[in-house]
Amino acid sequence: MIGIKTIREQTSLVRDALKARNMTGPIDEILESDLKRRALLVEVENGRAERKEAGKAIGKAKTEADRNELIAAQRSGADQLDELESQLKNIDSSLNELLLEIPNLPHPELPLGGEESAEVILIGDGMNNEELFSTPKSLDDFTIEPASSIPHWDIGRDYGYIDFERGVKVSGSTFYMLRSDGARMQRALINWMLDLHHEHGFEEVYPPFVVRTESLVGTGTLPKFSDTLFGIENSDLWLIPTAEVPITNMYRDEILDHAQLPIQHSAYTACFRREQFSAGREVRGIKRGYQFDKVEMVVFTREYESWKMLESLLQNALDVVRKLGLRYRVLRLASGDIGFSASMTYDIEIWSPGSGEWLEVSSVSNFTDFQARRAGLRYRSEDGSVKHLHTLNGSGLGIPRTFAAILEQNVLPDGRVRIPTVLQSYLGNQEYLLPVKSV
RNA sequence: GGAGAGGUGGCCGAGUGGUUGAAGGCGCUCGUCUCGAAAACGAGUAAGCGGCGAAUGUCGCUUCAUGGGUUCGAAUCCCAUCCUCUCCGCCA
Repeated sequence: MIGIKTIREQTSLVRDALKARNMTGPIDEILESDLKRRALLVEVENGRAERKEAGKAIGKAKTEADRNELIAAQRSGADQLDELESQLKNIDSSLNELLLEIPNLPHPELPLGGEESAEVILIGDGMNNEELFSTPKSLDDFTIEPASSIPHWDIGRDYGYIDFERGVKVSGSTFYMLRSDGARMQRALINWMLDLHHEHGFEEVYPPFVVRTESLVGTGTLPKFSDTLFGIENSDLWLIPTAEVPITNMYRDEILDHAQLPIQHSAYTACFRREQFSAGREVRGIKRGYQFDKVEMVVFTREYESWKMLESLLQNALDVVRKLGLRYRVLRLASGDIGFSASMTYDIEIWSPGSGEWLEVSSVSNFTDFQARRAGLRYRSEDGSVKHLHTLNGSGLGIPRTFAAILEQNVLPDGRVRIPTVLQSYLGNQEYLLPVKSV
């Protein structure tokens, strides 16, 4: 959340931020509640101070008669205080609910607008032919190429790497099963990515795939986006939509020391999202599903180094794409398109020649202190003061779309798929994924 | 799943209704001592919110797992929830 002090003291900044997101928020209501709350708080505090004094006097009373007299005198004050305290509690919780609805402030340098206003800042093809645009290009500057290869869902089905029908039979629409070299390839991708991040200095974590409500509030997913989550009946537990949730909450309510920072974690998890997508083109193949695998990076930093970390996190994610030899581009999202908790986001998209579209495989964001406020992530700074951390995360990468692009880019006419060099040692030094026809 | 014990400051740990934000110890910081260090000694050492102030500040309130309740007053009594530990049962 953003601090009440920011809303109180820099109201116009907050209003502008909402406008940039093309949203409205209950700012007036918040300011009004805040004013009321503080007035009430002063009354309550005075009442409590009186009660405290009276309590001391009662404790010291010499005779039973004195004591009873003092208690009688205190009784009416206690009733009044009760009433004020319950009013305060109500206003506190409603103010808190309102604050949880306010998104993070987008970075002022973001392009204004929605999805269509994203800027293309980089485009490349594997380790070669990378082009960095010193002046970002608009999406309109590029024409979408038509599909130029067999789509991965056909490759997967025809050569036995992906069994869609059996996945649907067992678990329903959008679920699939990977088989043989398809399943082995996914495992290789996960292992290789984790190893690469390890080389980049990330500490690997294996978190729970199920979290409590408070953890989802911490990252900003709840209370607003409950309809995109899978909740577990008869419990306070939810399936995680991303490893970001358990990892970001690791240090909840702790005060870290500045010398520990930055902390960089990587993790593999399955991710579960109940997204509302229309059947057909959108969900064709393994581009979108209720369950997908992802390797995620999460970073905790001091506030003065988070923007620098955003760039290095982007480079780490790009390293994965480059080493796999994929064609990719990097977008800087516009103010109206970044996520609720983010202040700035880069998307890495890879080219899917089979479906003729760019697929997002990584979203790299700086959340500034927004999640840290919600989750109580703090550190003791060099000068001894306690400050909120900044959190960042980025996928490194989403597995199914990466796999899909590899299938489409590397498939041979006989159904074999050339394995990117970096992955071969993870697959027993095989050079090709080998089709299975007996399905 | 059954039986029991327990959750107090960065850590250990006292405290069973009234000057307890909380004894004592450890750790940490500063000082004395020392050529320096150790030891010893002395002092300090929570966070959140709010009032006042231009400000170093200062005053107040809250917090003893969490949420309710009893009471003039709760770390202390009652209820619920969460978590930890021990024993038994079950189990990949």
